[in-house]
Amino acid sequence: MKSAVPDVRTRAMNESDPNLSGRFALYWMTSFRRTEHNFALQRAVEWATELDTGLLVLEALRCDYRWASDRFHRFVLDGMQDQLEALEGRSGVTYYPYVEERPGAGRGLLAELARSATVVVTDDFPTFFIPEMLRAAADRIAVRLEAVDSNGLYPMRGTEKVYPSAYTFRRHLQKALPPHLERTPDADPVAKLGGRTAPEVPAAVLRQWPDATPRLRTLASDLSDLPIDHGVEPAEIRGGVTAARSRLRTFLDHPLSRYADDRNQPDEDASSGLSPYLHFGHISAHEVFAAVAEREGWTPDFEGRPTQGKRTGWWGMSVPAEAFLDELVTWREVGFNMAAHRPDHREYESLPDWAQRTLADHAGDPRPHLYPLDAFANARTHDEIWNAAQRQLRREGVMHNYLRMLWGKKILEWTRSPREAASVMIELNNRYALDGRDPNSYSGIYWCLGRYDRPWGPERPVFGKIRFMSSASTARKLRLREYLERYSD
DNA sequence: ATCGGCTCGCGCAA
DNA sequence: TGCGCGAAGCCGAT
Repeated sequence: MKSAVPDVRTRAMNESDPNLSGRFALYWMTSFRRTEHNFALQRAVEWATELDTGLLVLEALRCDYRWASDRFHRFVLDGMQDQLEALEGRSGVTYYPYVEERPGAGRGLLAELARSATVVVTDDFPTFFIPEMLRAAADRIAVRLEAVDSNGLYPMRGTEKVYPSAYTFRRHLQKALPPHLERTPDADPVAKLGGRTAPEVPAAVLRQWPDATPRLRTLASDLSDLPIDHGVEPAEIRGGVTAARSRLRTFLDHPLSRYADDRNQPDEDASSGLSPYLHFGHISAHEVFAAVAEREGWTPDFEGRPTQGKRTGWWGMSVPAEAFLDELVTWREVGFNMAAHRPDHREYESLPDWAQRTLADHAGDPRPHLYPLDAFANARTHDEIWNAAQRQLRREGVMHNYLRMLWGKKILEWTRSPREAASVMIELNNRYALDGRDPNSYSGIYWCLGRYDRPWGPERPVFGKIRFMSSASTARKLRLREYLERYSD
């Protein structure tokens, strides 16, 4: 099929052909939870028009995935409400939200729906339970199953190489990204279904797996009936595409101009706050990029720009805009590059050799402060900066980006082994952070243990040559007073 | 306030 | 084969 979605973003997950007698193309939305700027949805629309059917959009929310809690459910449900409103009354498309009530209740839904489908298109996301779920689905589905990468500006499988540093990845992007900037997803892919009839969800399917539409609002405010972790409460920040866009506008209007100077200052509100939305797919990197470019009055022109991996000067935008794009593109997408190519990206053994070597050299060093997981979780350490950062994470589902590094460095220092440090970081990050369970969770966590970094001297206890950070120098360097006050016990 | 040193691996120029 | 350079490090010298 002729497609506007780049081939490098599309993977056939099985050998099957489309079922020409299917009644609809099925888009199984799992990671890019939005109806706009979404290559996967766009691809599903292409199949619908190609095979002359409508499109069914299934957005499912399981209750038995690891770390399922009121916090993440609420965020996803906010998004479902937005999807419902965005697709209501659009021709050719039916939105079918499903919220699983008991573990395993959703089993069989996809396969059953696929029996009536021409093809199934889904989201290609390289970590958490998604890759395993995709493989399992491929075995159970008799029609063509495609996974489409709409994660970032550069396709996560755009190169076979795995980049060991942001610097080398940036240098690669400076050569390889420009053509991809011209291949953006349609802003409103569903528009191409104009004039078509919206498909009906088969009645037998609805009997077993009821449409959650009538319950979405109730669920968003009361999750007590679901078997998920009610101890991790909903965050104050709302999920969904509408909230994501509103945060983007706020960021462009104010903090962006201070981004380069102040993003590391906990007392300033200079960070984008977009990572939860990017994680759940409530906003696309393409849309964020386009908004920044528009604000900067920027059009692509890379003639004569340096391509040596330098952090500034390549885009030809303002200093703060370039600093932000280095986070949004280089740092965000280097994590997708790693996760897409290395199934072991969550494991300690994926650290670079020099890091594992130096940490092993210091395995026997004395560790004067040791805390178990729940002391960390409850912010009961001797260090008030660390405790404040952890309280912010627990309460708000986000942590200030600079303190997030210090937070991890101290967990390394205060656990029995670097392996235990990694597992504590993974547990806390994925349990509490809205942007957890993401390729960049592992980039950030393992950065604290040397990934994407280089050795630093002098060699220190426990850390060895891993870059050391201390609360004392953080307190000296940063404006923190209000932050410590706000997140005091 | 600013600077060099600490230390390793990469990719590119030569 | 050599060289430059790198997420935000720290520390001590100037």
